Formats: sequence, C-alpha cells, structure tokens
Amino acid sequence: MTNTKLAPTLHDRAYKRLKSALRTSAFPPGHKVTIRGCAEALGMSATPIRAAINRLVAEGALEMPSSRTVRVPTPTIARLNEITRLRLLTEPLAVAEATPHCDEETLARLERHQIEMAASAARADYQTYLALNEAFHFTLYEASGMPVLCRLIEALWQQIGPYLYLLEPSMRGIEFHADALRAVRSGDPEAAASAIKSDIQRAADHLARMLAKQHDANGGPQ
Amino acid sequence: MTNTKLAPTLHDRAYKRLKSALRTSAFPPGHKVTIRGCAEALGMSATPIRAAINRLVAEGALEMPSSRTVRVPTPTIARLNEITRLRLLTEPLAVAEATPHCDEETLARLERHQIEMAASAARADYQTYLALNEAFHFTLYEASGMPVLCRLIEALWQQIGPYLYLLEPSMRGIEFHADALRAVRSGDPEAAASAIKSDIQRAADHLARMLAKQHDANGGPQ
DNA sequence: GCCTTAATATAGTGATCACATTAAGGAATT
DNA sequence: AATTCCTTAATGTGATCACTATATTAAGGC
Repeated sequence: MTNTKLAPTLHDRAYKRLKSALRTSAFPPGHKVTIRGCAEALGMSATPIRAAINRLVAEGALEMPSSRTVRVPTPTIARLNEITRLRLLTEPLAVAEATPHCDEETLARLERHQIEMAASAARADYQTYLALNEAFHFTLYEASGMPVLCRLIEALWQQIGPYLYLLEPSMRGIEFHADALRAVRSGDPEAAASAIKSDIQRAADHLARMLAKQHDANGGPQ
Repeated sequence: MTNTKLAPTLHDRAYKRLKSALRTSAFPPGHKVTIRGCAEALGMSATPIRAAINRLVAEGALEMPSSRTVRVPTPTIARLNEITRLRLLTEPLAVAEATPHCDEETLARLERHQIEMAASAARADYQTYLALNEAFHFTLYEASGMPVLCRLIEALWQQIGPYLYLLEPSMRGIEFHADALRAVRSGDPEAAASAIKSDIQRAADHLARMLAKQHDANGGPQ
C-alpha cells in the first residue's frame, strides 16, 4: 500500500490528454502529430505516446496517410454528411432500445445532466456544456444494453471531434433532450428516437452552415 | 532503391498475423494473449506485438479485462445477436448506396469473386472461401463511397471473427450473392439491400444454431 | 537565376533493459 | 489432509538507444 494513485497508467493519461485535445480542437485540422513532440509536450517518454497515437489512429480519430506521418483529419462536408447519416442510423436505435430498459436511477441521472446543461448554457460555459451533452447521450445509450453499438457510436463521436468547436456560439439542443426524456419516461421508443434524430439533425445543420461559411471564407479550393 | 521489400513494417505484419489468427480461430475463446508469447511465436521483438495487441483491443477484436491481461473474447449468444442487428442495419445501407455508384470494373470484380467462391466451395477450401466472401462484401461496400461506414462494418466483422469458424460445414450464401449482383446490375438498391440482408440473416441463423448446440453440449453455465 | 544534388535534421521503427505488480506453486503448520 | 503464507516466475509498463528513411535546406553547377 505504498502508492494508491498509480492505477491509471501513463498510456491512459496520454490517451485521455490527446483525445481531449482533439475533442476541443486544440490542434488545427491537418496538424502533424509527432511522437516526440507530444512526448515533450506531455512530459513523458515516447512509449505511452506511441500507444495512444496508435489507438487513436485505430479509432479513426487521427489519420495516418503514409505510415510515416500522423495528422489531424481535415473537416470536409462529405465526411460530415456521412457521419451524420450514420449517427441518424445508430443513435435513434440505441435510444429506442434503451427506452424499455431505463430504470429510475438512470432517469434521475439524465434529468440531472439536463438541468446542469441548462445551467452551464446560461453561464456560457462551453466546455462543461459539451461534457454534459456527451454524458446525457451516452448514459441514455448505455441503458440500451448494447455495448457494441455504444462503442460504435463513441467512435463516430470521436470522428466529429474536430467539428464540435464550431457549434460553440449556438449551445442549443436542450429542448430535444427534454423531449427525449419525456418520451423515455412515458415508454414511447419511437418518440424518443425521433427526438434524438431532431437533436442530431439540428447539430448537423448548424455544423454544415458553419463549415460552408468557413469554406468560402477561405476562397474556394487550392 | 536498395530494398523494396521492407515497406510493410513489422507492426503491420504482427497485426495481420494476429488478426488472421483470430479470424481463423487459431486461439480458443478466453485464451490469454501475452506480449512475450506472441513475440516468441512470431519471431520478433515485443514492440511490434504490443502495438498490434493495442490496436486489436481498440478495435474490439481482443478484450482487456484488467489492464493486465488480454484475452480472446468469449462468444455469447447475446453478443452475436447484437452484432447481427448492427450488421443488418449497416451493410444493407452500404449496398443500397453502392448500387448507383458501381462501375463496370467493380461489377466485373464482384462477378469474378463470386465465380471463384463457387470454385473454392466445390473444393471444400474453406480458407479461400472465407477470404473471397470477405472480398466480395467489401468491394461492394467500398463502392458506396462511404469510408467511415466501411471502417465501421470492418470493425463489426472483426468482432465476429471468433464465430466464423463455426460456419465451416455449411459454406452456403452464394445464391444471395448472385441475387445481390443481379440487383446491383439492374440498378435496384432495395433489392440489393434485401439480398445482403438475407445473406447476413442466413449466416446469423446458422451461427446461432451452432452456438446453441455447442452451448448445451458444454452442459449449461459454470 | 533556377534546378539539381548532397548533407543534415527530424521522426518513426524496433530492440532491449529495468522495474513493479500480479499470479502461481510449494512448503510448512495446524 | 487442507489451508495459509511466502517465494518465485511471468507479464505489463515505461524508458532509452540505435537504426533507417524521409524531408528540408543549403550549396554548387548548369
């Protein structure tokens, strides 16, 4: 019992730090991610960084064009559209499946998340808002009892990480969460799925608008 | 231009070897996979093995219960059912999307794969049959132009690897491939999707039957 | 002045080593 | 004979080092 704090390995910490950096768009799109660079930045050796980068590449959060270079994926409208389609396919299924399996405790946690989300939105605290949004969605999804589906959705979220920061100025979507919560409470899977669909669609529309604006602000291709 | 053969790194070779071993059920379910053991078996150092194992864990092909042990996932009926549902959700979509985008060359490749599949089935060459089956499905899916979806489906296939060998005695499913091919040729997305659905459902039914038989051959739980 | 080529810096690949932790096996005691 | 404790073997973690390939830059020639 010399040290009870060493349980999370350096691999985990490196992975979480890098993942968080990607989620918050700390690296610009197309940025080259190097092992030695990250190692120096995070103050650890190359080994845990290597593992973390490998994992993120395997998950699709980073791309490896030439097996020699690793970089942050560049947002494209086509990619965003594809991910949105896949989210619309998978997440409503998770919600519909979760609806009959939701116990009181899960419902209470969802409610709490939703209330705190409204509070953080009022404070314009974007970081907390995003974290709570993720927590709301995934506590709901995990109630489906479909772990493979949950991992799959997580991978999709990982891949829209670089886009998320574009949503900052809006911070809407809570109303759809309320709809979903009501539908789950009354045991209506289709209504719950539909509410989540609206939530996803709204976020995607907003992102597409932002991306298009930013795209022709850069003056077209090349 | 001294050496043109070194291009595939040891990481890749280790990954492919392990992946193939899992695909062909070379390791029994629940088998403990150790870094040093694999390193000695594959005749290489620990470093590439570690990366390969990490990647396979990230992809869900291996599971890591205690961050200290890595093992081959144990097949359960619930897991198989979930993966089947997700396959039925995603793969028909890929086929329907691929149908209008299939050019002549892709169609020719699909036809060739199908013919060779029939030949390998006649020879009872199960390894080749499985490889060609995979090739058929993924050339079709990749014609959809949805790379994220394709990666996702690949992850699902990875996770049914330990189950596949159970299918050995049957080697059916070519008829659904023929249906799918016809539907794609005539530009009917729904019919193509439906054919793939039948293919998946048939394989799943067969697997479930085998799994149930093996399950009560082991005499219930414990 | 531009293109080509060589040299250097940078970064990934892979091996090896030291350390910590856990699991297993054997021996001793009850 | 069974159980418990201690020793030892096995394994993952993390660091470091040597090697190699690639990219960048500078210098020389056309």
